[in-house]
Amino acid sequence: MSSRVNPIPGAYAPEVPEARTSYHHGALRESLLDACLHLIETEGIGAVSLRRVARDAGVSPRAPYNHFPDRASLLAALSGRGFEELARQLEAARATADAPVPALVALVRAYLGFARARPAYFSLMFRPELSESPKNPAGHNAGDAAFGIVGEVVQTCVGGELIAETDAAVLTIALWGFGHGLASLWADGQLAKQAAGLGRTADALVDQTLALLERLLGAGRRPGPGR
Amino acid sequence: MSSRVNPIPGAYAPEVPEARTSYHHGALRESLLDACLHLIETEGIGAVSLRRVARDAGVSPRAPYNHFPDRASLLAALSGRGFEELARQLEAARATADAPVPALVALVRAYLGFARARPAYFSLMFRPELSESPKNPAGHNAGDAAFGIVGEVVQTCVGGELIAETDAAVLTIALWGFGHGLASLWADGQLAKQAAGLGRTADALVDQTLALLERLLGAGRRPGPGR
DNA sequence: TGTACATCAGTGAACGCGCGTTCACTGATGTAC
DNA sequence: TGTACATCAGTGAACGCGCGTTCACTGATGTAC
Repeated sequence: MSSRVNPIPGAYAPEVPEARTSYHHGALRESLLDACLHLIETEGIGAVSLRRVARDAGVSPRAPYNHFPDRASLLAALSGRGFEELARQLEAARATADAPVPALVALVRAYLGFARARPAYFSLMFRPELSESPKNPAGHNAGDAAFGIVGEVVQTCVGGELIAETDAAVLTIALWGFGHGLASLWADGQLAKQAAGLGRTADALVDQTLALLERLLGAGRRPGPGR
Repeated sequence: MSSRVNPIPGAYAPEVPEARTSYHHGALRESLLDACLHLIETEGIGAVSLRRVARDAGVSPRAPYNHFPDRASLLAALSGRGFEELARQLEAARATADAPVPALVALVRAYLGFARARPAYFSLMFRPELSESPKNPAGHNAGDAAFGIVGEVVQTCVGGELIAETDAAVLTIALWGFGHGLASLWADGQLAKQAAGLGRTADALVDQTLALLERLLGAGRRPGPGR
């Protein structure tokens, strides 16, 4: 019932040093990950150091080493958490749609929504130094799971002849690329910049671009079962 | 005629300290930019420090300050060079195509080619801390120029009723997003990773995805002049 | 053609800083008997 | 229910390091007369 309890999922409640009454923190691992995410959100990845994260979590510089072997492991764990969150949101989007083709659009929309709502996660997750490192198999698996959801829905569309495309792998990559590109440009502020030059807002452009995608996928419906 | 002369444009010839005979370097600014690009290519942006770049260019730690006020300015200048290079390649792609719609595909192809051939530039150019900073108006202008080329070709297609889409701004953003996403995933190694799971190579997938784009744009041709 | 002098483009030492990580230690907690 | 002891999860000082940047200086080059 404390006023410090924050019901918004994933929101960061900054650590107030006095708030800790016991010598043991209790949930330091999670607090460190939260503090790290918050730090990336507010000051960028460049500001992330183990010492700084520890300081923000209200703990001594040595404390994080009880939970992470080194700095890279902290970032890898956070990236893994991001992929899990993304996979959850994609799964929810798929569950909400009532047919495969709308589900495809809903997936792209969810992907964009994730990048918009959690740019810190998004920018962290696709860092090559993290995604290429063998340090976090959990993160790799979560990433593959997220990608797999898109692949499955595409497969359903292609297999059920609901769209004109016949190569599921190519369509999966195309959709992923499309969503990822918009998401990156949006998260990095590029979209807002060019939108201003076009006399639009970034949000409106994204909406209209998704509508275009919807039309393209809808227009691709095959005429009949016997080709 | 020295064997150290390297005719490949943009290729990096590592500085050999003994090679400098005069006290003055002669082209230190360019050498620093080259060394920085090379460093990003081989060790990532994390490895870039002013001291390291100076060392790689065979010069004292103080020397770069004669050409750049600080570290951020060096990176901003390099990013600007990257955007100029990208704009040149887009311009060349447009000039090669013999009609507006093929030119659109050629632009996306060139964008992807740039990201593939120069991942260091690509990853640097879209860093938010650079693109949002007012430090390098030249870089901003070059970026706008690159984006403008795509916008112009789209405008020609839409204005000439060569494709089904009627909203040039939306199509421009959609194409840019598509190309940018594929390019990012390719440059970051994500594409290769997922391609392996699909039993393909990243290169083949990109080619096939571009073919899909070509089909989509071609299929969008409007039936006649009077609608 | 010389010469004085300003300016350019380097050197090398030094500053203070925050970093990742390690050391030795300690308070709190869990468990066997 | 007590008690001895192991283990867990912290503290705080210290290490060596590379960094960005500044200082005072110097060799090379350009220019006015």
